[in-house]
Amino acid sequence: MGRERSAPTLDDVAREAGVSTATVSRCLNTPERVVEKTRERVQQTIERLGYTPNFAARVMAANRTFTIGAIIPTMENAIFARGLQAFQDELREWGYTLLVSSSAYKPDLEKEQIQSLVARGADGLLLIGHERDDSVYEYIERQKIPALVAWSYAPEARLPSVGFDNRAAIAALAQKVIDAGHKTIAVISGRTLGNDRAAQRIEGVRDALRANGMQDDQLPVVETEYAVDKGALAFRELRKTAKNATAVMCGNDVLAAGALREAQSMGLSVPNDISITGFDDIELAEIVSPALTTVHVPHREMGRKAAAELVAMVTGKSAGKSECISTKIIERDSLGPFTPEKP
Amino acid sequence: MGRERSAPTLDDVAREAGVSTATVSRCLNTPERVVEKTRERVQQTIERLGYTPNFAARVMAANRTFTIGAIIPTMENAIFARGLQAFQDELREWGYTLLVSSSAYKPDLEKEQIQSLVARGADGLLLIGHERDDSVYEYIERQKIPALVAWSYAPEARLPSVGFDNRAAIAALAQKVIDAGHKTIAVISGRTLGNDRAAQRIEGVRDALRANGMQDDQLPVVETEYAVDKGALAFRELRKTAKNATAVMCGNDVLAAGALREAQSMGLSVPNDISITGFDDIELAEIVSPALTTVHVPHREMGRKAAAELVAMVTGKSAGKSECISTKIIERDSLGPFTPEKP
DNA sequence: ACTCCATTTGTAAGCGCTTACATTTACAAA
DNA sequence: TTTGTAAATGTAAGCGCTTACAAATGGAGT
Repeated sequence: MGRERSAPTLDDVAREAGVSTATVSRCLNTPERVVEKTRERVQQTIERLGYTPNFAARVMAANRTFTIGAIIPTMENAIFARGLQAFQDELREWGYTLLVSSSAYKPDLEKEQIQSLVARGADGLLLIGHERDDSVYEYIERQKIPALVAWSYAPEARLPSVGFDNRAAIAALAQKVIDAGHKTIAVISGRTLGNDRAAQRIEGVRDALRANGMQDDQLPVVETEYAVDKGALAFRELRKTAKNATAVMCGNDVLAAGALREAQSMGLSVPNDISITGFDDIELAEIVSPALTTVHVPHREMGRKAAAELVAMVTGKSAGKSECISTKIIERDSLGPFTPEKP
Repeated sequence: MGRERSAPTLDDVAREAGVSTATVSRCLNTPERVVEKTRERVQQTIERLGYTPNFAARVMAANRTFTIGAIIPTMENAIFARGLQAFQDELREWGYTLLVSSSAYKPDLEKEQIQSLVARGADGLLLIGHERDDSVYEYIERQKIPALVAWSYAPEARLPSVGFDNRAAIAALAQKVIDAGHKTIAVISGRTLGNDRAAQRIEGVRDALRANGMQDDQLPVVETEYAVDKGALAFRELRKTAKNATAVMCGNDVLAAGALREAQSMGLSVPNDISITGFDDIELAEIVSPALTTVHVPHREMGRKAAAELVAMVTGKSAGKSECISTKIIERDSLGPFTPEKP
């Protein structure tokens, strides 16, 4: 099974270059400790032989990998892609390599991927959101591997986090909706199971309702998967179960785009007949028409800051401190004032 | 530097369970060769200690990793995300783990990532597109590591590929455009440097032009980055340099969405005044209005097939055979007939 | 009770590297 | 030349696993 490896080893290089393995190793790791002439000769031998150090052996001997592992729920979500790209860019500047796995929103798979990454010697871990089984946290603690959470901010949680306050952010948006005169709000949310961001966003809407002396316990909520057509379906469902809602707040822009499309195909005018809001401010939010009023999240900034913090943790310069990235409400055209004189 | 590792090792487990390391190892790798009672005791010890095998050590000793590495140009592109997800799903079914790196469209970075993945003992590699430096191919050959190309199909290339014929696909779409009466076509393309898909798509349009006895050597082409607003910018430029074009074919849906938006904000009606086409058929294509006429690429199917083939290569069951996935033209509303009686 | 053989378990030799420590070399100062 | 010291290089002990081979164990057959 598998190919037979015949790649040259450190020993081969050492023999060919007429030096000891230690010297070759030093040429690779601490070149300044090898005299120029030797270094050059070794370098040439390395190139001639096409030698690449065996990573596994290196890890075993040195016990560090300069790799950071990240487990994201899915790659099919622009917000993770964007944040991770920035995360990787920053990591590179610190000399670290990023390895990414996706868990497809499955807790078991996430645990497996974490173990896989740890077993591969990742020096640190980036996780999304705080909600996961205790056993995972125990594992991380036992392995003594620095881990950081992103896309969520909860300073009192078990792991430090660099993210934003989903709950406060959507509460602020909900306030705008309420200020616009809407009395009946409905929510289309992403799946909350194992996804604290989604759960927080629903809570945020409730917070705003409560802050304005409105009923928060019977807020109509439809939960669905992250996809445009699921958003459309959810909207249709909401038109049956919560007929009188004049504003539909969506857990993310993708769901909002679906809701918007469905609303229009039902003959409703947005925002005249009904208002719709999104969250994330991905490109899509600006493309649909009317453009979505949404919450802008600086994913890039978050990615970079998370990388910097995680590197600090890995190098022992930080014990892990949380940081809250601020979000911003982007007012576009999908939220309008509630006009009671509608038929 | 770094954390001090104190994770339990195989030896710890062996000692605790009162067996030899070989037995513990067998419990992990060939449980059927260990008698039930022993296996159970070892299993419990493993759990009690929270033991995870050290991957590096395992790789060194066994010389196989059951990991596949993939290097994609960017994560910020839905088509890669989607295909990779399917790729990973299929891989999992074969017992392999996927590790992803992104090269940000930078050849140097790609080479570095390839080496990094190989050094980490990847059993096989998935690459995007055929265009890269010879030295990379030499490296891959020397390392004897099975590699497969996706998102592109070129059976005569140095590496086998599972993908689709970008050139033929867009040529077919161009034919439709021509059939609709358009005489002057312009192209907005993604960057062609190091991206054979983009280059092929331009060529495909030329092919169609030629096949219809039209001039193909002065096809107006604007090349730009993969982003909605870049598409918009490119469209504006095209309006200056190729005023009389009545159809703008875009290298992908994202650029098309940008072009569409810009056209509309210039007061042009699509497709009455000008036709616009996309490529990829991502969700966006259906969301914009008018919905984009585009080329549908079955990314999921491609991902799964690529995974199956790569696993076959890794296990020595295939020497690597190419497969062409067929694409389909999706006719929606952004392509209309050319009506000469326009002002 | 005693072989004999299959099954289970143990022993120990690496896998390819890094690095502490030992040794050699180069060179300035005496 | 001799000596001292720093710089360069070499020696060899692991890192935590897998696995070939050796040894022990447990029945079945006599």
